[in-house]
Amino acid sequence: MPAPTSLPDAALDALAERFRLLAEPTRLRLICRLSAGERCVGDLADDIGCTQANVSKHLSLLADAGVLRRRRAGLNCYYTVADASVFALCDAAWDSVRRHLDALAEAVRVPD
Amino acid sequence: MPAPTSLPDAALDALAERFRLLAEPTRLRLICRLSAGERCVGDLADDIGCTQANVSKHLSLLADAGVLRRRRAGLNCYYTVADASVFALCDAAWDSVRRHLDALAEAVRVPD
DNA sequence: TAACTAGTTAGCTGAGTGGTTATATAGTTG
DNA sequence: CAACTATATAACCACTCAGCTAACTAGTTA
Repeated sequence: MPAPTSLPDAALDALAERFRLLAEPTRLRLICRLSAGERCVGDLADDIGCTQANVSKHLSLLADAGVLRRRRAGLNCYYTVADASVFALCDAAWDSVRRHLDALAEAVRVPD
Repeated sequence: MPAPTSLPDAALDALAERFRLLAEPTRLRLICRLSAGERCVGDLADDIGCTQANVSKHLSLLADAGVLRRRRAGLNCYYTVADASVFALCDAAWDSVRRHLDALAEAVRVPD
């Protein structure tokens, strides 16, 4: 049986916090954009159609959590994915979503 | 580059919703308890020290999302993990947490 | 039938947070 | 120096939601 079984409450809190970090469409969108390489805040804001302040806040959150890395260069601030394993995590979650959708479809399927 | 890069916005919303489902300590605690086998609502409530109403709500959420399966037996209602891949997802997230903690420790480490 | 029990659901409240605008902080350029 | 630009931060609003209590539903047992 995998790890979750034996995790103490404090660990579960940390785990939940990790999931919560990724439980925001805007943050996922940012991570997606950054999968192609580093980008600065303003470009990302234009890209996803949010205010610069909002994007800055999300990027800071992700950086503080160790998912992104920040690099200053003059006036600009470039962000990059620091922990590429976040992609694997997203893939796994996406598989879970698809499995659920498949199960729903199967339940509705007309037997021939 | 993994899937997230190419996911459309609607998919990212679904992905975020999936993460949000797991972004609650109480729900994670329930999943942990259920990793040992099926349990009924009242037992789980006693176990984690929440009201039965609250536990019932969380269990329903998880069941609707396809993570748990519900089985009625008389007055009792037993829940089981329906999609065991949730454990792999938790493991992956837990690794991510540990990587971050290691990085923090490394940043503070005194070079000898 | 009535009394009891397990679960669900409804309604409420307070805490947390995503998004906004406005302001502050750096860094650049004239 | 002043003017300008890119980020970050502060203050605020609106919304979501975990948890509670109370009421309701359904199954059991007498």
